[in-house]
Amino acid sequence: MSGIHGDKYEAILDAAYTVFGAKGFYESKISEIAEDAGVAKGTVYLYFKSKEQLFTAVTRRDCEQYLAEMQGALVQHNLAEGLLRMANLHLHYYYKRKQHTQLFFMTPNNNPDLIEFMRGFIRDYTDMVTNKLASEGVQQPEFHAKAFIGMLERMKMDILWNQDFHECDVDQTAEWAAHLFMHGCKARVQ
Amino acid sequence: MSGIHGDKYEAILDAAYTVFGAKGFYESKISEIAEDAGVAKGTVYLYFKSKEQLFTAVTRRDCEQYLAEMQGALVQHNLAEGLLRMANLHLHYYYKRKQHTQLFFMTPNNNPDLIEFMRGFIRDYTDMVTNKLASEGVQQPEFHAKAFIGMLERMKMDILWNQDFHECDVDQTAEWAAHLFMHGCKARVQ
Amino acid sequence: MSGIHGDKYEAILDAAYTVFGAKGFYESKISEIAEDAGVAKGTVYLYFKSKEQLFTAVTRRDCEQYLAEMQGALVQHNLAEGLLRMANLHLHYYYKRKQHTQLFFMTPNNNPDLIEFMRGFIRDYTDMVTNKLASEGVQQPEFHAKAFIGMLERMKMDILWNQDFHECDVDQTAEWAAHLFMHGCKARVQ
Amino acid sequence: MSGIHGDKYEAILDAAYTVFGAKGFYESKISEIAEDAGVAKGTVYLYFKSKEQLFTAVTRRDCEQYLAEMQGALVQHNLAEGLLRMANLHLHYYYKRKQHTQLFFMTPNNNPDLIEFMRGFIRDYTDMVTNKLASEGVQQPEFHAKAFIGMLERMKMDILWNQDFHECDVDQTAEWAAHLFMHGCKARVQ
DNA sequence: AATGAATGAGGTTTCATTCAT
DNA sequence: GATGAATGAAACCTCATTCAT
Repeated sequence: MSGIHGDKYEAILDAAYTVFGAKGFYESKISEIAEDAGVAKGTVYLYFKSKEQLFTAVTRRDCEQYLAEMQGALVQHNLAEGLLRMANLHLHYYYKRKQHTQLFFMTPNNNPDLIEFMRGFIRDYTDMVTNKLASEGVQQPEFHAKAFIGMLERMKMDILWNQDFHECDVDQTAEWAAHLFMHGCKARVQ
Repeated sequence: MSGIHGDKYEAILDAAYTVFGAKGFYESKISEIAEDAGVAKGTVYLYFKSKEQLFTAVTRRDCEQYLAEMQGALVQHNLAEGLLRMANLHLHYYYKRKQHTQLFFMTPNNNPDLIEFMRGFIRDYTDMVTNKLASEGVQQPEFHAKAFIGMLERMKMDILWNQDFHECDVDQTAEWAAHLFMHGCKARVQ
Repeated sequence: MSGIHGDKYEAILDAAYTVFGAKGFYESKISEIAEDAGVAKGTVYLYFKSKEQLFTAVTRRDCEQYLAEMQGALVQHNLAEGLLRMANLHLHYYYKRKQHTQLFFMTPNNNPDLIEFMRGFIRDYTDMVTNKLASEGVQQPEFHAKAFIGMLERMKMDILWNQDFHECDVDQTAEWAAHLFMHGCKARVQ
Repeated sequence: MSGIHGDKYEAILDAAYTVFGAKGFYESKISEIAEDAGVAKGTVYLYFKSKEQLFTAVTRRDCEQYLAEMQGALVQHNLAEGLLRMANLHLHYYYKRKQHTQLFFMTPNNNPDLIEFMRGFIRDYTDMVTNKLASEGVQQPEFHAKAFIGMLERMKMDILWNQDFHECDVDQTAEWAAHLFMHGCKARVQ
């Protein structure tokens, strides 16, 4: 036993992360997840009530881990430094998850639990950035938080889709994003 | 016959737009689309080879219409004005499509045609903005184009999700977005 | 008008002969037959009440033509000569119809009309041979007629299936079959 | 578990044999086979990948059983005795299968696996008889094997179609067939 | 007579979930 | 706890046939 849930719980969650991440919710089969986890199909249902609940659990684990890492990036730095660290973390996080694209796109709809959780995650993330911006005196901090996260999300797409987006490009992109957010594009016009 | 395809073609496309937009690809049933269009199930297959092809056709129509409208927003204006118009168009477009959220999220995966089309659309949109920025002397125009579109996409989310996001808020948001992109957030710090 | 039915009737029958012959009843589509005949789908139903009736008509035409040709082979010849002519006709007939294999195998079942017709055809063919044998003094003429036809049917299979069965082989086979039927296999044993 | 496959496997195969045999491939429904086997529809697909594969499995089992029985009929007998035993076995085999006529006629086409298997079966059967004839000094043994089998196949038709063909008639027919094959029809002419 | 758009019944197949062992 | 055989609902899609033009 490695935790309160037991090894199988983790194995199933890991397998679900892999399979859902590769194929999305609807094209993933419980049988494949079970096989990948090295357990029987029925065992999945001992730990998770349904396919949807399993998906939600996978998402939850990923998002919580993300927020925990992000938390550290923002404290005890000035605005410029904080934004740069945040951008780097955001982009590198998804760079490492290139194989799990579908986790962020092909989610089950009609599932109130998941929808609520995802909105909660987005709200929490936004709040975290909003608070940082507010504490640094930025006006309309919530709008600015959303705008910065939006920029980074679009950069994330490039990372997930372009095979030739390498780790060094990630650093460069993060730097540009933070700079643009701080000074606007006019700064670069002659 | 109102066009080259006939009334039924349009009726099915409209119904598919409604149903796919409300439930996403996987949770939508051809039978429901057919009923909504006022035709028999088999009729859908006279006009579209498969459920996936129908979804692609719906997406294509929406995206092409979008690009056509966007085209007009960018020409013959200076940078500030062009960005503001673009932001307004982007956000108002999706404000009008609040009921069709799922069209943008729950798409079928494993469908090469659709994936290719969507990437083409995103590329075309990005190019359109990139060219505008380049012609106005902005450095790294592609990066800046993506960043601006990313900001707007995040604002779009708020519009789609928040019931209390009203049309007047859209204008305000567009203005802020364009301003932030031009001058950065520092401009608002004391 | 080339006959009492008109050109389209013949065109449909010819197309049906081709398509049914190539794919069998169940895998053939009325739409394909119509296209092959150069008429609209609905036109097929002006001349034939149903797909099954069309198949029956195709079969009937082919069988009647066959019996008519066979009739001539048996009259005014002695037994040996008559059997040889018959064997030749039987095998060459199907040699010419190599492309229409499925007409003889993939027939619709559950169709009383067709079943009755086919049995009638087999009975007529058998009677024709039986009468010849009886008139030449062969005992148990019906059994012998069936046996000879059976031999030839098996040879027909080889013709339909083997790509390297050439026209000259047909003659040889017919000769052997007639000889075997007349004298038995012992005649060839040392 | 009564065998390597389990009871359900056999039950489904038996039910498929019954239903396919009565109605042919195309007119048989998986749901009917499942009901006949006393299992749910989905269970059929646990054991057989598709309807076609199930049909092939049924055919294979029947043919293999047939060849095994036939093997015994031909060994350790002189030619006359061997042919008589073979004719009896051939005809009695199908006499017992009167209810499964459609298994031999209404097979799925366009199925390479099945076509290959059937040709293999016919080849194996022919070879078996050919070898026997060759070992007894009959010239052109392959031709003669095919001819004899052809005769018997035609007799099989009578058995399958005529309700008033009784078991005693089968013996008589086998005897006549073997005699005809050995001595020809001339032996019966005055 | 000829057309072909429209219909809709119906069958194969999948797969999440259950439960007896 | 663990298994995996069994279930059966549900949906896509086909295609013979009809009928208004």
